[in-house]
Amino acid sequence: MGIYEELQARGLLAQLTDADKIRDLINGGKAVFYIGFDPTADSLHVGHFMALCLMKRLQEAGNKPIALIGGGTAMIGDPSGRSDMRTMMTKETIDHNCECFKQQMSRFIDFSEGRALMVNNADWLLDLNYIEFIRDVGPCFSVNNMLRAECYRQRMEKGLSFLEFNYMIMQSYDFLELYKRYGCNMQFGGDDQWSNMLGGTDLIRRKLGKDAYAMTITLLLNSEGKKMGKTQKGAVWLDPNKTSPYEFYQYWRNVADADVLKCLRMLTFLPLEQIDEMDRWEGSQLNRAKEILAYELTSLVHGSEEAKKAEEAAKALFAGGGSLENMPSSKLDESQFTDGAIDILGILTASGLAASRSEARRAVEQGGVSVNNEKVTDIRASYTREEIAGQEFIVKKGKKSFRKILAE
RNA sequence: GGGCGGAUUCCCGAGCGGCCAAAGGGGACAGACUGUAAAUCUGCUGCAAAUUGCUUCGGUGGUUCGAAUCCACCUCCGCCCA
Repeated sequence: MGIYEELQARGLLAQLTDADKIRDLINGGKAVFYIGFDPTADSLHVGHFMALCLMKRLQEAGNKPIALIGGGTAMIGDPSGRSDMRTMMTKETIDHNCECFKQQMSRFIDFSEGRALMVNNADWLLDLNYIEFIRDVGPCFSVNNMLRAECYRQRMEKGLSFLEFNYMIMQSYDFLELYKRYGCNMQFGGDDQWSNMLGGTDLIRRKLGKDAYAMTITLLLNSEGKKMGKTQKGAVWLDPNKTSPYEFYQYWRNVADADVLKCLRMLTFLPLEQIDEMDRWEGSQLNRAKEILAYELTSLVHGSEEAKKAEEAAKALFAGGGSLENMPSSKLDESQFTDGAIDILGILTASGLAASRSEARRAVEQGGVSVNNEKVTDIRASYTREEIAGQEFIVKKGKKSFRKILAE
């Protein structure tokens, strides 16, 4: 089974410009492919993770990946899948984000000895001369066609600025540039990138008369049709400082039944036979599959050490037993105590379990808060520093949020 | 450039001088039931020293005892005309 067949079996392939050609290229290890990442935040998130996995799989099959960081395109802002205009980012923010991306990517992809490349499109986009550029590539784009593209059509009612309208042209130009510089013959990306990618293959054909290919991977949607990797707090980040390994683990431990197998196939590197085996599991047995999913992904992103810790903490909290050592904790400092004591609302807000005292108050009033497994019923309950420091002090809000409280 | 319409709390969306911290729905959070799942039911959803006080309805000024509601200017968006 070639890599192409494997990707197919994992349900990763969405749209391809030329299936046969692409199969030959990637199975033969002859593809030089790129995936673009726009630095819109200072950390990669789960959506990027899929793309990185794809890169890794293809690299292992002998193909050469180019990670393109969109330091230039981020100045424009991709309207795809957006119902409103993105806020404009400053050059400084973008540069900072680029740096963060670089570091995170090196964890997944082997960039040594030219086995993979990392480039930034700011290098060629930022210094373009408008008139020259527009005379060069402008004739190759039909506005009529562009307006037919799904990503723009969605915006026809809500409004689309000329700035954003240019995004597709920039991305297409990237592909052309990479083709010329590195012989890049293929582009991969999320399914929402399809029209932007076609713009690129088209441009290469018109400008150079050469063939290039594009392929999109399935967007990871949950059974309700929403993008996965988002929580009410925002994206699930790969940066441990933005989403702790424990939270990351919990995110996957909590996926819906209907989504476990899909996630295992699409995101993990477990052999397909093993996943097919799990496919036969039912009911509460699926909990085992979720544990495996959570462990595997945490291990990929944060290392096996952190994955084990997260798993142990989860077991200690939910199943009883196990070590409490690794559970998420918060430290209270001097200033948070008044006369050597702190009330329960203060603990909840200081530890981040509640966003405000009002919210904390509600949680207590509704019977959702407990300390060391004893329900707190009085919103005025208060604890001294000695009480907190002298024992394991575990605060629980709701069913799934725990925090170990430490005091200086 | 001209005309018309619009901007409300996390989102959608009512409100059109006091009875408004602002209907309804969605989402989130908490409770019951469960398998750390889904579905269902209940509560709850600006902040706080909490039967009270404070800050909110695109922005800035104004009218008024009193403004999300009226007026002026500005910003952004949609539609129509050029």
